[in-house]
Amino acid sequence: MATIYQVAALAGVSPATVSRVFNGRPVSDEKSKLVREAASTLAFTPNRTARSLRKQSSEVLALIIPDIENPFFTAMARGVEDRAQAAGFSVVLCNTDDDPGKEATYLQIALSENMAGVILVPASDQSDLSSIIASGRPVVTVDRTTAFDVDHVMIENEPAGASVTTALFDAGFERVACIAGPETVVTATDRARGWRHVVEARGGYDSELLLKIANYRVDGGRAAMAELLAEAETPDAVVVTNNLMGVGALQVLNEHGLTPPAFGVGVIGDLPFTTLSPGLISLVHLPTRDLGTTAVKMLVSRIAGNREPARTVLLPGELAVASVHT
Amino acid sequence: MATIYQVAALAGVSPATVSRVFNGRPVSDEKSKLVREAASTLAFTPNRTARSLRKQSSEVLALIIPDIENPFFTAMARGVEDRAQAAGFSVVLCNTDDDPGKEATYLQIALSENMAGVILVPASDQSDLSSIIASGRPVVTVDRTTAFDVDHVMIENEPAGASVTTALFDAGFERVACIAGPETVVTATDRARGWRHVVEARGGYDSELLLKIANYRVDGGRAAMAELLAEAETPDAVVVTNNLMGVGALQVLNEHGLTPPAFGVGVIGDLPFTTLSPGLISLVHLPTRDLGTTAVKMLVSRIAGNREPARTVLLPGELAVASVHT
DNA sequence: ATGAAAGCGCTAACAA
DNA sequence: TTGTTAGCGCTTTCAT
Repeated sequence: MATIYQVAALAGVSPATVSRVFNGRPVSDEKSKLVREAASTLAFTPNRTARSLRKQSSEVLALIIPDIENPFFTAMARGVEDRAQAAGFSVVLCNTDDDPGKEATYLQIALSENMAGVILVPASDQSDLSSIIASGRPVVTVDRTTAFDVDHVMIENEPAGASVTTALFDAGFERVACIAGPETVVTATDRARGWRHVVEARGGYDSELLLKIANYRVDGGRAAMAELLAEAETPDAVVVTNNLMGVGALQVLNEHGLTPPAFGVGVIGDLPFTTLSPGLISLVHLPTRDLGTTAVKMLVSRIAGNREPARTVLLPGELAVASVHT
Repeated sequence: MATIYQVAALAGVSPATVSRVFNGRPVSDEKSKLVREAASTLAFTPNRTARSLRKQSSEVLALIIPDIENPFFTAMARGVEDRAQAAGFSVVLCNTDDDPGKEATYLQIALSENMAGVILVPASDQSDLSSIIASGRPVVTVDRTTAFDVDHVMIENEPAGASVTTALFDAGFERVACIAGPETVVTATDRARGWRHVVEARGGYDSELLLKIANYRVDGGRAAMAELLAEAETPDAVVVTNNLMGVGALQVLNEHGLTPPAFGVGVIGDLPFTTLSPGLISLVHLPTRDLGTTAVKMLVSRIAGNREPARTVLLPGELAVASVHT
């Protein structure tokens, strides 16, 4: 790899001038041309490590997510990637497995690599952001919140839970159950609250009897659905609060011969790779990609120096009665 | 962020000693203890940017893949992530969209960030690795090959295509079609070749009539399956050469009321989020995660100085007659 | 507009 | 074993 000095020597200018050319600072057309030619014959590219050491900041963003195999997060990552690239940043993808220890490690790495900023889906509401905040590096949390006062972009979870529940009652179902996520994740509890409010208004049964807490993964959805079907008074419909548990619930229903609309199913989140026979279910489409692009937008504004108080952006889900081919 | 000098001052030693402590080089127990205490009170973490500039190499690997939303690649990424982390490396995830231009950009960034090595799923067999090879940075290609002589880890694609085709004939199907991927991707053509050989041996029909080329995505699978069903002499079974096209094909079959085993379906690749009614299809399970871990293993050995000639590792697929709940 | 020179934080010769 | 020092490649004052 050629250095700025070699380019400078070949072009007959100083290293500072070469630097200026590559940073868009004023340089005479004549010298600028010389530098460009020299750079091109030497196949010069600025060394980002050196630049980042000198500037105390790199053109890299950390994206820290719980599960890279969950389509929800990959769609989000896709949004982050696209927008970041457009803004001139690369993205380091870090997988925490919902493990606070791994999360802490990655936050530490983000700091010691001088990364420009962090986009974080917190492993839990207990995630510790104190050191990254103390360092002054901008952080945006996505999809979940913590106790820390940072920018975040969220989905309107309670309305999502309420609207899909309402849709099921409107379709004639009478005992709408709910499979909710872990209690340490606000996203999960908010969606369940939306369901509960509607049940209390329209259900005429004790909502607690038809609420199951599961782990946000396919197996959690399977287990919870199986439990619901084993209840003394079974439900005739279910609201599932995330995509993966939705897959698990649909699998179990299919195994019992209960395909929608024989049994009502409402899922909050998209099911990108399903192969269901065309049956209708209620689905809340979540603007996952927008979650990512919005986060980058906010983060980049902070990197550029924005010092406003922490902002919250709420993105609405979109109710769709749909066949599962989405 | 504290520096090595501040730690040295507090501990009453030289910066070099601090560096030695953090790099496991011999230091007396006494000074070592002083340094550790000082480091801990200052919350010191070595600045990776500076280290990487000095060492001309960082503890970061580039993982360049065509589509972060494809479960095949995310499972692979998961393997890469896990193993890399265990070996002390972080992973930068780069999405190319099968675009050679984006791919070239990311390869360039990997170089100018002094990344320790690159794991690449080439966008096509025309991908240009010359500059990265010239730089001496190790590269491992995964799942696909290029014209360049580098380490690669592949799946045994032709046997995978052959075994799933054989399974369908053995199950009594007589006209087994194939939905293959783009001709610029060896993986796709190899799998199709496996299918063709078996058809020529056992089919008694012109294989070319039942071969469709598609784009490796869900919509490609849908389009190809629809074409096949519109043929004058329709097939009674199909081999689909990747997971996403498999999803598309199954969707179209379901829409036509042709669920397996009424129509034979063999898919090469796993279908992680399907919700099919329990029907039997033939599936070649691919060791996706192993693809990733193996690639890291090879790359790390190169980073450590291994100078053997380029190696090829072949991982076998595993035929499974399975319900789609995998 | 341009050049000289310092320094970002670290590691690795070299000396002691 | 330990300290001194140079320098990785770049950006950025400060002069000119």
